[in-house]
Amino acid sequence: MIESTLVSVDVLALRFDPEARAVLLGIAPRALEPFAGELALPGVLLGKGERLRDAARRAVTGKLGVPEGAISASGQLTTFDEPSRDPRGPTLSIALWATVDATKLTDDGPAWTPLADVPPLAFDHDRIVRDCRPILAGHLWRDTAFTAGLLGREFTTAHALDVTESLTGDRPYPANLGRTMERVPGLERTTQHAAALPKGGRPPSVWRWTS
Amino acid sequence: MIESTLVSVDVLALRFDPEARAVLLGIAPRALEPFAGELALPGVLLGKGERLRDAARRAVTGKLGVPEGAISASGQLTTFDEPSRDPRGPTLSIALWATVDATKLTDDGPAWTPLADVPPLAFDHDRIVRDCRPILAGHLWRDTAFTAGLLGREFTTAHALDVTESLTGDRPYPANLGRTMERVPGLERTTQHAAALPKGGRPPSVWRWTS
DNA sequence: CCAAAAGTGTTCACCTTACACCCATGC
DNA sequence: GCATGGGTGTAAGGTGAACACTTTTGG
Repeated sequence: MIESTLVSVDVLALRFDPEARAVLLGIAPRALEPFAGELALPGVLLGKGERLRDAARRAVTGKLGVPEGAISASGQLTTFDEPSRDPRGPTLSIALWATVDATKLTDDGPAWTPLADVPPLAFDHDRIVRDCRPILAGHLWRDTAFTAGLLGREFTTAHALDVTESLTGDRPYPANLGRTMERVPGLERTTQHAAALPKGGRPPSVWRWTS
Repeated sequence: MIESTLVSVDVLALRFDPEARAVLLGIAPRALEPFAGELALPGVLLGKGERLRDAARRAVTGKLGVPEGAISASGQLTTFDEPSRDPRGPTLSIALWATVDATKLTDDGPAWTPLADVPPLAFDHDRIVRDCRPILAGHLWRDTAFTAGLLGREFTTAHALDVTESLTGDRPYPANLGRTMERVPGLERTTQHAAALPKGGRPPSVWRWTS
């Protein structure tokens, strides 16, 4: 019989920080060898019979110290299978995304780094982040769970602009993004307007999911 | 330490049959329990340190009896993680596609069934096929390895029409498909024309990859 | 009033879909 | 000639990007 490969689940834990006006990626220094002390994506070995989502939750709560209830959604990205990606031996890595609700975070949190500017990471995690960014960008506005997980039940056009810029790398015109959002099923522009930014400017519309 | 899950690789082996004018899916009766005798996708357990592509080759050659050299390309689809999908115990299934060059097939081959009309399969393989069909359709014309693997180095507009219909479920207008193909990088319309079909009709253009 | 930032309206380019019509073959 | 089926041309509708101009805020 063939000996089986180990499977790890590595998570791109994302949260939107309205202060920083950017999507942040959760990373944590590794506690153990290899790469002890170096920054890495939160990851765990998949347990027997464990679902990928559950392993992702376990990674995010365990390695990032995020409370269970703060994880708002998760989903699959791709699988990385280079046999040499882990010096301990061949390990498959299944990448998932998970969105974290910032309002439910405890303060002693881990390192959150702008997705657009991630420091060098352990293993092949740089590559994972690089390969997965376009996939994440493709989920925006198309995958409701992902979008709502990042932006929350209610958000402003300004937030949407910041999230889009973080994921795709460039900032759309507010006018065009508004029209894009009007075509997103389950999303509607409310009649409310948020407070303007400290620097002034017209207060943005508030958007809400209809579910 | 956590006991690891088993990983299997299940393959959607595809080939285009110009006679049948359809994309065919390779399936084979299972030799062993569970589901012995029932039809299933070719699949193997992933060996330690084995790459997904290599496991896919192994599944296609071993379970379908397709010669090694007939596999023209392969790639990743998605992962299925229901713990109950295999009665022997929790097994992860990573689905891959592989394209098979029909000209290199030995005749004693396995069952090839039209992708548009697959009989009931063992395990959750019906679901795998159902979930993966749209992903395959999305690869057409966008993923060169996939498209060239299916259609070969040289093919006619008529073949392209048949393949598109098999994958997406409806047949495009020849005119529009021709214009789509002209925009595919690395693909060009030659000045040649193939022989017409037995029933007559205008002979279609021949297309060729420029690489 | 000025700067900042979102919203409205409009235009242009492009892509997709659809179809009428033309052409090349087998019978 | 007739049926078959791909190719050419062309027009309508939708999508996206770009931008001038307006509106609403802070200072």
